[in-house]
Amino acid sequence: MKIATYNVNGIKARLPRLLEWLADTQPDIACLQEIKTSDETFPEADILAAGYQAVWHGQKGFNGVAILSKTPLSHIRNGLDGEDEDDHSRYIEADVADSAGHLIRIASIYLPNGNPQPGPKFDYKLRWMERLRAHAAALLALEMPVVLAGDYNVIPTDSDIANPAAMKDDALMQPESRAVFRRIVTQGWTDALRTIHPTGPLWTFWDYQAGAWQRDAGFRIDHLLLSPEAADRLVDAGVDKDHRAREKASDHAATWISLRDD
DNA sequence: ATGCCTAAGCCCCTTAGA
Repeated sequence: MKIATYNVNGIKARLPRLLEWLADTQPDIACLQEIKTSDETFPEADILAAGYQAVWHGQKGFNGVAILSKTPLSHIRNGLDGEDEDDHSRYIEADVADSAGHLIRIASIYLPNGNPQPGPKFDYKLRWMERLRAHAAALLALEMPVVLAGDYNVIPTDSDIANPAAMKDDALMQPESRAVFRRIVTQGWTDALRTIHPTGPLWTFWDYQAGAWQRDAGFRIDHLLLSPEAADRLVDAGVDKDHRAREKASDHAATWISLRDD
């Protein structure tokens, strides 16, 4: 089965492009971020017409996450524990059944950007990452296939960006951000994209500005982390770059994995 | 040192993004 993550940068502005991508690439599950819509205005009818069920956790104007699936979804939770006053919609989790009827746990994650740093937005990013780390540990203890997919807003290493010097002060590649990401991964998660493509350029985001796409000046911030039970079934992974080149594209490309049937 | 683009709401400017 194919599981993708796609920061759409506005589901209303991106709807034709999103529907085209779903039809072209046929993911079984699609985790979306930055849907930038309230719960009431989520375009459920269009998603259903495209053959997908959905659960979503929206917010007016910015943030917002969703999970689409060709088969029924069982909604588990919105949000992470640990900060009651946090009203950003950045986390949703659901179960889906694979072809053998076994459950797979899926999370769609929109981790805070954290710029500018230092400052309160960066502090919020690090706190949010700690909350994710705590929840990820609990998910590992389930000993089931789990896929934590989304826009992590973390460039894990200097090999994950075309021009590290240009971004050296950016929240996406600070040592503190990288350290928490690494602490999450070393709990026992597998970074699916780097497992299939260990070296070389592997970008999932190209800025709209300064001709970044044309210069291929991108970086890798969209990640799929797999529990051991999911990693055992990993057969392929990639980035849907061609859709990034089209008119009215998101600044992110969809990033996907393929899992063997259980 | 700054803006470079884009989306959305506060809607013709501002906020947020990365």
